[in-house]
Amino acid sequence: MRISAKADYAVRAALELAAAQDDGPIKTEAISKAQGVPHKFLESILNDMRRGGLVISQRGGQGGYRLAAPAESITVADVIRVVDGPLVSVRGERPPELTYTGPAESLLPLWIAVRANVRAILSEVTLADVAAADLPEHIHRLTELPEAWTNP
Amino acid sequence: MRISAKADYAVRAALELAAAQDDGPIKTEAISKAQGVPHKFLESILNDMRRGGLVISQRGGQGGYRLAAPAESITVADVIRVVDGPLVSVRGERPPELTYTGPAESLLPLWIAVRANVRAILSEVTLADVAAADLPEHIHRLTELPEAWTNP
DNA sequence: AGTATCCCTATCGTCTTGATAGAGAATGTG
DNA sequence: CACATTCTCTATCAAGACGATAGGGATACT
Repeated sequence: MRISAKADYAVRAALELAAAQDDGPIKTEAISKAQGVPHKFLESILNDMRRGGLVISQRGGQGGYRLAAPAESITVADVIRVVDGPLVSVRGERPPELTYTGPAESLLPLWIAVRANVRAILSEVTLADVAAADLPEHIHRLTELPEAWTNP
Repeated sequence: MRISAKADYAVRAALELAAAQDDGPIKTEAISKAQGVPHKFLESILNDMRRGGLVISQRGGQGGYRLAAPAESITVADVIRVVDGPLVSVRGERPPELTYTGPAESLLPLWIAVRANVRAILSEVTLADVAAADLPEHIHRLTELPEAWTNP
């Protein structure tokens, strides 16, 4: 299960915008430096977010980007979907599009369960939550078990 | 969050082997036909699983592959890790290897929570569970909400 | 007018997925 | 023993996605 560089960069850029919500537009270059993301790559990501209606752009001096809605109303899942398509995909398809036969028949409900558990995190957390370092309680609890931080 | 074709195919092949655990070795060709997986691609996947100690191969007539351990003791996560590396990765790295700064600092605990929730499914379900279409109760419950089956 | 910034297109290298081919090693059967 | 079968390994090829870089065009502020 891989989260793409594009998704990671997009969320980080969105968080920078969330943190500066009331300070006017932020330049690509400023986000790129703050988060260590390749400048031109970030530019195309912000463009995707603009086309997806997540951010608003402003050209010219004092231009840049700002969120199109309050950070409290945008979830991390919203950002990932705009730049990467479906939140969870198997072989490039969404789980409901898959068909399995024989002993693999119950693989479909398994992927559905995985997706439900991923949604339970990413669709419940907003940009404001992350930017304020204040995750919802039931999610914060998942990070408190030491084994959550270790690789198997 | 993408599950690769390789991982999907590997689990399906492992399920075919689980279902025929006591019938002697199964040929690549038989699995390929039963699951509709490209023959030569499957060959390299089974090879990865052999090198990972998950299956045992047998050459010659009446040869093929069989599981190296009881299906009850192999989880879906075991299979995915052998063919694809870490269960969850961000930009190709495991979450604990990542460092975030500024308003993105709480992104790390968020990815950790996602990984914990994915593990809670894939490390808890064995090949025997899926092959018998009998998922553990707490996982089966996730698939019973109708909204788990719909795309947003 | 001039400068800053977004916007668009093109290009490049790598990885993934998938197909195909061929030679070598091991095993069971006649 | 000879042979057919099947895994094993290597190699190549091609389309597509992913990650990243470069240059020039359009727009808006000063």
